[in-house]
Amino acid sequence: MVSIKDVAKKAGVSVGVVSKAFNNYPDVGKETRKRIMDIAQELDYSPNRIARNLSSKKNSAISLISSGFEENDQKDNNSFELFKGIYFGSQQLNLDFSIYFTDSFKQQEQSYVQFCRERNIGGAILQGIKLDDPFFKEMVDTNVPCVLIDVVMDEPQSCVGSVTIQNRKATEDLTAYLIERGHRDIAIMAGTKEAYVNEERLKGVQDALLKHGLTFEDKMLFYADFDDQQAYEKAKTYLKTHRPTAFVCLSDLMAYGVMKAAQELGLSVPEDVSVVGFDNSMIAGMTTPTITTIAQDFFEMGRQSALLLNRIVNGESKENEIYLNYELLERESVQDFTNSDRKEHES
Amino acid sequence: MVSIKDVAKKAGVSVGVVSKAFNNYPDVGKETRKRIMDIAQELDYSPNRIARNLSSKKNSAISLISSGFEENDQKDNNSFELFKGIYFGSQQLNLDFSIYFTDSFKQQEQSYVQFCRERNIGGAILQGIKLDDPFFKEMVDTNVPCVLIDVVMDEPQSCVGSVTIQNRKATEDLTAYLIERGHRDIAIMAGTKEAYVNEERLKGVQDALLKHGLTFEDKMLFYADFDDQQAYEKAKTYLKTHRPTAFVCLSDLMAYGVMKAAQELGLSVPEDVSVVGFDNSMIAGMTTPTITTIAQDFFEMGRQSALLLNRIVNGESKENEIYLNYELLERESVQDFTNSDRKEHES
DNA sequence: TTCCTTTCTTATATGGTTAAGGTGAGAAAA
DNA sequence: TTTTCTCACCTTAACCATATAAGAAAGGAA
Repeated sequence: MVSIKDVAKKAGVSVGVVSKAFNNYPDVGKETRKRIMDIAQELDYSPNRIARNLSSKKNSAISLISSGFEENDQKDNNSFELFKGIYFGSQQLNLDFSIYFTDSFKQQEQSYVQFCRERNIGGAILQGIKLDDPFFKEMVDTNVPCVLIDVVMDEPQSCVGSVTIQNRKATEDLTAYLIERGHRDIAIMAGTKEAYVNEERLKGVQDALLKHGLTFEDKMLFYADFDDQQAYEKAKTYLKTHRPTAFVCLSDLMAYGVMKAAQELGLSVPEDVSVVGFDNSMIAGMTTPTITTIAQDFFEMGRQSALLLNRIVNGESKENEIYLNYELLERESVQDFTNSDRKEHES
Repeated sequence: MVSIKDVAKKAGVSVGVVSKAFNNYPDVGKETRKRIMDIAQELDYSPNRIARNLSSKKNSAISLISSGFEENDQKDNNSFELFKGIYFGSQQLNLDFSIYFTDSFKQQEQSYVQFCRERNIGGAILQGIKLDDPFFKEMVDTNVPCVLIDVVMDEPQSCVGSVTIQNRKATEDLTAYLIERGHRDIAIMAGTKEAYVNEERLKGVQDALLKHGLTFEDKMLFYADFDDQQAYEKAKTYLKTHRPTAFVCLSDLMAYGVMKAAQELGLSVPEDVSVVGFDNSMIAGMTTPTITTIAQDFFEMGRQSALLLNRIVNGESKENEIYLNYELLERESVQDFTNSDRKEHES
């Protein structure tokens, strides 16, 4: 492997000069600099970032620590969009981007600080951590800068940022959308209890129900781990004995599961039962019928988190919490019981 | 940041002993070792892998270099399964796993060796490289061990491995499956010309056509870049003036696009036109109708590639090319014109 | 002669590994 | 009993690929 030494030797200078040449130090002769650069090109040399980071104690990388990605909620391509966004943001900042994986179990064996130090991670974007994960608890005590995707801390921390949407408000809108269209008997298909977004989204549904004078009943709430199969099974069981007019699903994948259950029982969506999802995953536009959902921009979420992390690391961040916009995407999976009234109203 | 020095100081020994303790050297006293480990635990210390790799000149990581992942063919979750598999394999080997991204453009700016040296990559799994990518050309000359996903070299290289399925044979089976069911007028929706799998899969379709005495005509071949939208558009245009009985699509996503085009034109799938896909992406089981396709195990592909890379790096590899099994998954998107005959035959 | 620039070298640092050398205690040999 | 050997255990120093502060040499200007 060609190293800085080889370049130095060939250029007839010490390694220090080569290093300086690459770091734009002023005390390198113009001709020497050119010679060094030419030789570097010739030898196909470029400085080793790893050694560079080690030596300079700076860090020129955006790291994503993705937790629990082997679980079901990753069946969609949302994470991929997020990756892309972070990649794009890193490019903008001229930083390297790498992804590391962990899971709830591994987190018990190795602490967050250890994980970061082993890999020279000066700051990280964290995705997929649950509220009861060790990393989440440790984060506050350590001062490794980080940005949380879709999790917001109770108390703001100087070195912890968040990028998310107003999940609570979004499901409130979504539920209100159903209520405004005449739905009164609404079942809820929730995800994983330990997920922050699940908590928030659930609160939002309750907010809407209460605001419209409806009651929230536990027997209409199901947890399906953000998994289509589980949602399918729970919905099927429930639909055999009950007939809600709508299902609020806290992810599109679960919405798909619910629709499948309904359709297999001979129910039409949305005529017999309406279904709404969340995320605007790719599948939401591919099912029959297509799913009305909350669209969030995962790419932008990734990009923003890269930029925010960079600001936090450099101590430039003013606002550590970024809320992105979302949009209620009307598609085909909701029945409007007030259809005629509305049409009259519109005309 | 706590380093080996802090542990050494607190334990009252030199850094060398601490290092040796962590690397299971025999010349460390039993009591000293215990003391060091206790202190390490207390200080939340674990060795920095980066510095370790730098110093020992070994490498304890499996790296995935993913190219062109911002393009359309990543809309599905196949890559995710692959990631999971590599992660799993790395865990088995007790190695770290990280992903790096690049694209065709970036590859022109920085050579493969440079990319690897900058990141201390001793060996990499390469995904998504095209036949005309710079990295692909450079790989042969350099001796950085690597494993290619879904690409096989013309001439075997000692430090280049491959993990894939028999793509050519698979599409031959798939096409034969259609022909056996009475299809004669078969259109082909291909992906990206520069992709190795596209080449192979296309050859397989031709193989089947020729073997069954059918001719391969260019006007029935379309390239849609593995993208559903492009496939949709090209299929729609074609279907307005032609009526093939079947479409062989070289990916499920494109199959979805073709089905959508057909359905919008009032054609039923599979009654009016049959469609087959490739990959068994998640969506293939979610569409209406579900898509008959070639199922491949991306998780296993990832796992195997991690194991193979490890063998190549350690010089233990006997066979550098691994072909995984695939399966023709019969679902709902194909019409059997010989249905009645077959039924009689079966009974 | 002194001082200042410019341009280089040297030395030390990063966080570790590892070969080679040193120390002291107990055992074997003289 | 003294000397030598052995062995367990530790330290030292060089190394990985780089950064950077501090020092030094050469040349020109004041």
